[in-house]
Amino acid sequence: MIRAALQAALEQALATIGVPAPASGVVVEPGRQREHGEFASPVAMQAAKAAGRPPRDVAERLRAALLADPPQHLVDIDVAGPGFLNFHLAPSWLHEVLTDVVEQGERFGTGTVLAGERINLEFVSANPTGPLHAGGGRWVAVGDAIANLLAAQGAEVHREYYLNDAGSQLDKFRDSLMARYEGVEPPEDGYHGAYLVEMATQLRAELGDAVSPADACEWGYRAVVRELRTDLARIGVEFDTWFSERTLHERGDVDDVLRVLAERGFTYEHEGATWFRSSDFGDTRDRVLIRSDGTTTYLCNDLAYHRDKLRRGWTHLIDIWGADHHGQVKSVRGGLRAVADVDGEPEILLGQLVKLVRDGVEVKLSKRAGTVVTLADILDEVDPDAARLTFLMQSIDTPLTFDLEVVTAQSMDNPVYYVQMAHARMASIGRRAREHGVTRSPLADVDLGRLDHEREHDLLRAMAQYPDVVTDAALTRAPHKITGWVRDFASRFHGFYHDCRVLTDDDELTQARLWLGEACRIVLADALSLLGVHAPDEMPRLDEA
RNA sequence: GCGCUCGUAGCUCAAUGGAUAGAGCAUCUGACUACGGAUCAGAAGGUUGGGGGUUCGACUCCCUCCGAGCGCGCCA
Repeated sequence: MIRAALQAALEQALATIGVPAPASGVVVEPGRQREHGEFASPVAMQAAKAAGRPPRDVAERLRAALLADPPQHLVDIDVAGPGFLNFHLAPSWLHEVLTDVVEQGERFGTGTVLAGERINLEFVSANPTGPLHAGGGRWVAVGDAIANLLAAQGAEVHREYYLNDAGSQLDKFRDSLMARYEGVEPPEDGYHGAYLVEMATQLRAELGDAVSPADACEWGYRAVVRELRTDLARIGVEFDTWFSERTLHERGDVDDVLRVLAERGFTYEHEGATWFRSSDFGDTRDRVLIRSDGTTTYLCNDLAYHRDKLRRGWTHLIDIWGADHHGQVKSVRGGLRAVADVDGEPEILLGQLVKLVRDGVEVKLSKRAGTVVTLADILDEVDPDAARLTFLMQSIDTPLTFDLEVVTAQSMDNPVYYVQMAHARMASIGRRAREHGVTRSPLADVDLGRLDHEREHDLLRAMAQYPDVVTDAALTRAPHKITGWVRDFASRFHGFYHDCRVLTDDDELTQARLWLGEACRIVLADALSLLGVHAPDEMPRLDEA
């Protein structure tokens, strides 16, 4: 790509003038203002100190060296401001972008920076004690999109769901289900959601009037997991592995982790419990591994779980957690370092929580309270694409307000329709062309020089940036950057569509624009697929509603 | 009190350490006998919470103060 070519040429030019490249690397970035050229580099300012010369002087010498043997498409270089190098390119560089897109198709947005990595991505992992709540939908959408991004950079990615099918929460679930079964209120600290009432009725219908608590628990747990899978399928997410916590206990993995930690001197006894020296690993305090009643804590089991992921051959672990669990980061990472000798694992992404608003008031999302809004409730009201894009609109560092009025009742304002409409238009142009008996000539025969409208150049520039955006989004685990690109690209396309008619009497121009539209469609469809959002060829007509 | 994450336009949010901090919504003003108007163009809107520091250059990195959310259990 042209940016890499300019980068290489700059490195060569630095060598030619005998100035060392800055340690941080040679930066070439798209020009922000049009007068700054197509690309710009601040390298002369960075290298000025080492060169012992003023930045503008270094810049001038670089300019001369570059223009002596200019890379393809480069027509001129400005030295501007404190010492920026601004690269001016011939429009031919944009034609090459179009050709690349058409030739590479969906490979256009892919890269290889994560090639060879085997990444295990764990997300959602909500307790199997009830349906997924609406806020959990954020991690469904974010996790799946991050998985897509990592895979687009060449990583082997495994989507994993950790099922806490053992422990105290399941006991509470059992007791709450049995209470409903017997027609009484669940315990104070149990689950009070209405779904357990329905579930108890179903339980009686299927297993009769004399079900044991253990059987009820198993039956209920399986029903909940079935429902989780159904909800996830509705929003289009499938996990490669549903990992059962029970296997860790049954295989003795939990005991083994305790044995290793004790051997290495990371545990001690205190007040009848066994503690992990978490504070040796930067934690604010030590943590309990075995309670005085002999049961193991969530942390203890989680260490066995993460070690198991490593043993299964994943070279990099990523967990997505709600920010309310941030207090556990140090103990899990420290514990894994202690027991498995790996540093920096797992990479834990903390996401701010979702605030759900209905009728202008915040709805508290708690499975234990009665007032739970589930992901299924959301999907009853809004289509999965709208839900997904809403969840992928913002950085996970920001609390997200999911306003049901905005996403459902006023759904026409949802950006997903704006974006999908752009794709539908791209497809519709192709349909209209076929109806008129116009077919695209081979790209090699088309004069792309006819694409000289500023709208057309804007589209091609955005396409040129797309691979870099994908790489950046993958490395920073930030799918919202794709959403941002998609919205910007859709906007540019609507502008183009408004100002430039594709099907005209001018055959050459029509051909060039048909190919431009097709390239846009290819890239937009690819970006939407990274987000898990459909790219429809047509939309329901609003005016017929 | 301690810890983590944040603080950007009226609102919701963007911005690999780069030049004049950008979008959407809301407000105001324009453009349709259309390759789909779920569209487009324009205006207005800012001391990036305050103050120091590092740097040629800071919304971005460091320190400090103020404010917000979350966590600080032998729950998960």
